[in-house]
Amino acid sequence: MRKRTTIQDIAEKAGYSKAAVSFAFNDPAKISKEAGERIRKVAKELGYIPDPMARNFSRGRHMALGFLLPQMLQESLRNPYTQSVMRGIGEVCQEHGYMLTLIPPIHASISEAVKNATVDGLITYGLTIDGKIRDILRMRRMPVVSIDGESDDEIHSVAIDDEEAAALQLRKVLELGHRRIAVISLPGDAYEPSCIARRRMKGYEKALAEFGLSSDAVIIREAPATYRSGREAAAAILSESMPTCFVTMSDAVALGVVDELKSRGLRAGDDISVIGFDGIEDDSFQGAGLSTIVQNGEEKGMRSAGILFAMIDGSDVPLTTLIPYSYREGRTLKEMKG
Amino acid sequence: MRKRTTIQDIAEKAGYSKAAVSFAFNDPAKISKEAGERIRKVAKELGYIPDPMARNFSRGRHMALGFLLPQMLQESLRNPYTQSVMRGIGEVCQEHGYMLTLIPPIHASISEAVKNATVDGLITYGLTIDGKIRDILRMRRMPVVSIDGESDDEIHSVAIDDEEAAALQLRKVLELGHRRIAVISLPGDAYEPSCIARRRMKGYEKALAEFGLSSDAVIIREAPATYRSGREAAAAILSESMPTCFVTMSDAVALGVVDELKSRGLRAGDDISVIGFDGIEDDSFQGAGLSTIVQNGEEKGMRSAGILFAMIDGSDVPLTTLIPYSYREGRTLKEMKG
DNA sequence: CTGTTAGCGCGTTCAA
DNA sequence: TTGAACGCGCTAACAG
Repeated sequence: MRKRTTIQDIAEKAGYSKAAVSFAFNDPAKISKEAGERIRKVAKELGYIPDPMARNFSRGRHMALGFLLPQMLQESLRNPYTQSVMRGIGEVCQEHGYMLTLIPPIHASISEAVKNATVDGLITYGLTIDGKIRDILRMRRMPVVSIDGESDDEIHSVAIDDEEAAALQLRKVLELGHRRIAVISLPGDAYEPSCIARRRMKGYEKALAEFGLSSDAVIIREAPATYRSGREAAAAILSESMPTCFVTMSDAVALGVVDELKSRGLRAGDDISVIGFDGIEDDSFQGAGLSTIVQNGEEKGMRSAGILFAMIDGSDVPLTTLIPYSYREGRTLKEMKG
Repeated sequence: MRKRTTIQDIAEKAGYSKAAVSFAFNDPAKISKEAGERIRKVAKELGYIPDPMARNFSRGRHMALGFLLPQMLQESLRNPYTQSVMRGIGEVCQEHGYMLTLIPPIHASISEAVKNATVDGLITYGLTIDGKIRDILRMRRMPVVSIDGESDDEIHSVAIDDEEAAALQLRKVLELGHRRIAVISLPGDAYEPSCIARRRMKGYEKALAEFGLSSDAVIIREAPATYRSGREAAAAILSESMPTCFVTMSDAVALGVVDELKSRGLRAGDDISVIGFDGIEDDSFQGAGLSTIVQNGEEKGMRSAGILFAMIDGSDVPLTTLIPYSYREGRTLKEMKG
């Protein structure tokens, strides 16, 4: 079996130099029309396509952005909100003719993955960037944008004002008269956006204070941002007490709560209120009519990618970007009865 | 600002050759323990990490598999079944220490994307590989696995036996006495797995024949594999006739149908039956209790990736791989009433 | 203006 | 343990 056809082969067959062949593909204006045509004709005959890796190597560009996944790929791809973020990133990548590379931990090591990633920039989501990873990023001079990460004086971040958004969320609940409230927070381990949970808890405390309540007034429980753990958390809470409202930090969890209530003959909204967070757009979820705090995942993705391209470009970009959020009224949060 | 630290810098500072430095990282056994330690120490001091692209270039490997997306990334990432396929691919990639690169069309051109993809192999899903793309793949000697593609004497494929699976699906419906049947098929345009639709239609005809019916007995309508178009298709069909059962080619569509029925005060299963196809596992869908034909998307992804790695390895692999499927009983397909 | 030469980018790997 | 070739295309500098 013959080796791949290279630029050299074309140059020889066409009777020109390698440079001429390169120009024929990249900058036809630099050679005569005649030469360009002859070279492209020969290239077509011999089935020559410039090797993309060699090309990228000499240009010093990868033509790909990386999306760094803290968890196993299988887990990350189950979260609808993560998916919306990915769509946003993907959209901007497409505009720039870039690919989007998903980077899972290599041998369970994120830093190993970051060492080997062949991308021009990285976007991380809900990931604590520790010192080791930081060092690697610095050594590789790799631009990074962190979505929903801790505020930081070195790493660019895109997020909403989680504290204020959470305060708004709880305020809606308190305004409707709810006082027996169960909060389902996010887990605090290193692979989850623990900081988010903390920022939001501060917002809850703020809202509680406004109503003259202390944080002891609410039951708090942690659960990963999935439908299943939402159900489990609701079941656990209901076995011990009977709140009038569930406040969750993700729609996936809220949907789990709604279904858990349903399985017990309780209607979300009418019997017990539920409020979510994220504003998942997926059509099939709309049936639930979830009341929630909306943050646009696609926009987060798009802004992050935009910032990354600017950084790759060498532009200066503000360190922190805040995205708007809002309350979306649904059918699962209603005035407390009796 | 200094340039990136290179292998050369380390070699000089450590007083060894580039080769020695390379060995220190990749094959420490080839040099003395002493040399290895010294070199690694210097490397750490200077903050040296072998450049992954240069490394891949000289090794002739990309350490990434590509997932070729026929549609805009935003669309592809909305389909739950596509997501499950991606998860399967991702899992195998992780085992091999590979990244997974999503490849959208460049400037709306798939062939352009295939030309430039920096990956060791490609997986396509529901994509017709035309002659132009074929040529590029051949020129680049790029291994490919097509999921749900047409059977082909050149391109490896992974799929279920769609004809038989569809026959099974319709048989279930016919056995329960349904005779006024509406089929919602998949669109036949080039970006969709048109061939699937055709293969399955053959299966339907087969099942109909077994019951002494001709294909005129069913209403047929095409709709893309999304929740929204499922609703629309159901609405359109119901405005003209009143079938006793909807047979769909995807669960997303079936869920749309179920909700459209609900919005008209009809209960799926009790009033009108609905059967899906795919067997989406997403927890939040389970509430629907959809009767459906299950095909394991993750397994499709895993098998495809496995085959691709074997091909990259130079192994011989059978051209066609069939995955099992089965009927899953739910609450939306019931015996036809009086 | 057209086309060529030569060197670069950075690690890997074989022969010595 | 190392020198030197290699992979492949790009591009600055230069000659006709």
